[in-house]
Amino acid sequence: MPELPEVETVMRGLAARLQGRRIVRADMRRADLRWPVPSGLAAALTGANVASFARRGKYILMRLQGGDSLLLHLGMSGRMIITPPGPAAPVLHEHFVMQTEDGFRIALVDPRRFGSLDLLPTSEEASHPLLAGLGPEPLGPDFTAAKLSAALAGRRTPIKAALLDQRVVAGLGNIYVCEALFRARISPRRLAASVAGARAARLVPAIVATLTEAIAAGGSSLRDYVQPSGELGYFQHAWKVYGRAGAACELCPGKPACSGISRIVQSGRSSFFCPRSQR
DNA sequence: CAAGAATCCTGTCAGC
DNA sequence: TGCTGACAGGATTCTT
Repeated sequence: MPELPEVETVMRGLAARLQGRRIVRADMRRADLRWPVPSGLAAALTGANVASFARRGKYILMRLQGGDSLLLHLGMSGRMIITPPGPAAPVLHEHFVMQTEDGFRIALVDPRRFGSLDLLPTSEEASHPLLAGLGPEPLGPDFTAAKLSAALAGRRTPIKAALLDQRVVAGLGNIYVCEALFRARISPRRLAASVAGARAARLVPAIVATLTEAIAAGGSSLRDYVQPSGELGYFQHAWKVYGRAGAACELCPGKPACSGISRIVQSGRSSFFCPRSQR
């Protein structure tokens, strides 16, 4: 579920609740997530003071005073739930729980257990195996048309698959790739290597705008990033193509030649696009 | 080497 | 109502 905008919103919500506070207890309920969670992780967090948060692609980093970082990935079905002090009803698939000194519970709920947790020295974040190979941050200064073209050069795979490759650019998932390609009027089937020049020059700002607007929607639709349910970072968004097969295409109003939004499958995943306006 | 398929796991939903 | 199969926003590992 969570792509860069959702992860960013979750991170901000966690920061609002945890930054500058002390974790008085931490419990690993299930350590068999995507990879086995290190056995000492909960003990290392217990009593720790939270210094700051950062995000890299779809990964969240929680930096502790004392020099360690918690690395968190939500996978497909991971959510963070914040509940205020008081009795808490049991929640299914609650694999990791932290409690702050002011009595709030912060829990990782992940039915499919594709998420991951790890603990590492803050000084070694950049060389961590899960982070070292990531491409540029799409909202950072290194994400330019020239650099994207260079990363795509020679790639004989569809642009859709290339943009899902976290080594090309970090943080995009199936939804935002579909939305950004629509915005840039580029077919998901187009050969990645052919996305250069004017197309790359359209694609970069299309990705930036798509992600920026989604983050803004998340922050504005949730009060302090927390829904009434306590859930962080998930928000309704008006997708233009994702999940809208058969719907009218906004780029071709009144054009009889436009048959609307199509759904195709590429490398086992759904792609939604307008075959008329996306080339 | 690169590209696509298979894989981990559970929940949900459409169709019968 | 209950069963079955397809599918889900991720990312690694295996095959070709």
